[in-house]
Order: sequence, then structure tokens, then C-alpha cells
Amino acid sequence: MHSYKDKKVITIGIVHELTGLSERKIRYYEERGLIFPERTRRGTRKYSFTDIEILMKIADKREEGVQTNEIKQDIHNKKNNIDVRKEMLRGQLNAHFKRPH
Amino acid sequence: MHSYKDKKVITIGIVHELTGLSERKIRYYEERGLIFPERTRRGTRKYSFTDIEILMKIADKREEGVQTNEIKQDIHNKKNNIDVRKEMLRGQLNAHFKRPH
DNA sequence: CGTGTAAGGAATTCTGACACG
DNA sequence: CGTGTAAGGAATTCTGACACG
Repeated sequence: MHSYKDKKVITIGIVHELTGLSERKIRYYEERGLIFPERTRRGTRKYSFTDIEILMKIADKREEGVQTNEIKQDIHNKKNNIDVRKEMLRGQLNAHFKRPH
Repeated sequence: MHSYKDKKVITIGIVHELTGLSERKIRYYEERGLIFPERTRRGTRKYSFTDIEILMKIADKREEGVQTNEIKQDIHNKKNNIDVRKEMLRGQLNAHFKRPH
């Protein structure tokens, strides 16, 4: 739990190269609380390989139309797509059948 | 042999933070053939964690007064300090006693 | 030989904002 | 909501060179 994989040493330009995500997106996902880069003394963001993996997952989810809000829960709960979908579906069904109109 | 440790993703500023070496020194050791960073498309140097470890070893050797040339052999031959010193000593003795005149 | 530094340019990163939808 | 973009400034990186020793 403190391997090279977790050291925050990669600048945003390289993260962009590695993930294909625009810098705008990368910064936005931080703003939304999905990733937490560190900063150099002068404010430049530094990411870890773990952050890069998370970003790849985020990219997949976003392609499926999942919103950042849900992805955030996802990351926190460590649930996979299928689980989340089941839950969303169940939620919808509950809303549909149980809500006292 | 292609783990995170070997991926070249760290810019020279971060390498400086991590090793304490000046950027001048870091570039010089490359010029001398001790390290081999990759480059981004636009020419910025990228280092790996392995490079950083090598740089730390170089720093130690330099403090002991070892020249870049010798350090280069060292890295190539994967010999440790003591071995090298024995060899240097033997070389000096040879030079002293065997040289005609 | 090894390293510092000033020089000038090019590329990077940052923030806050406007745009669209 | 998620993302692009133009804006302006500050910090980064690069190369080739001069300096000292």
C-alpha cells in the first residue's frame, strides 16, 4: 500500500498521453471528487499509476453514459458495473411500484 | 520486466524533487550515458522509478569521488562499490610495480 | 571533469469564464 | 451535466554556451 503504483509523480500532460483523456476532463473528474492528485509546491498536479487506472475506469463508465456522481459512489463502494446496474434497475422499479402516487 | 517501476513517466522537475539532484546533474548523467530517459513527442524527458534509483546510486558514488566513467562501467557490470575499489586498487598497484621504468 | 548559471524560446500548467446543451 | 475553448500569467523544460577548476 505504498508501492510505486501509488506514488504521485506523473504530471497531467503524461496522464493525458497515457489515458487519452483531455486535460479538461481529468481536471473535471477531480473537481467532482473522483480522483485526488497531489500538488508540487508550485501547484502542478501529480498523479499515480493508480489514478491512471481509475481514470480508465471512469472513461469506460462515461462511455456507457454513467454520470460522475454515480461513478463516485461506484468507486467508493468498489462495486462493478453489473452490480450498479442491478441496483439502479431495482431503484427504478421500486420508485415505479412503491411510490404512493 | 515491464512493471510500473520501469515505465518512463516522470518529468525532470519531479525527479529533482525525488532525488535532490539538480536538473543540470540529471541531464549531465544522461549525456555521459548513465541513464536513458525517453522523450515526449515534444522533447520533454521522461524517467522511470528505476532511473530514480540509479540516480540515487550515482549520487552516492559521486560523493565518494567516483567519476561518471567508472560509474558507467559499474552500472554495466553490476558490481558494487567494494568490488570496484578492490579493482581500482589493484590497477594502481599494477601500474606502480609493473610499469617498465 | 563536473557543475553552476544566465539566455531566449518553446511548451506546460493553472485558474476562472463563457459556450452549448 | 460534461466538455471544449480562448485568455493571460506563471512555472517548466530545452539547448548551447561561458565559467571555474
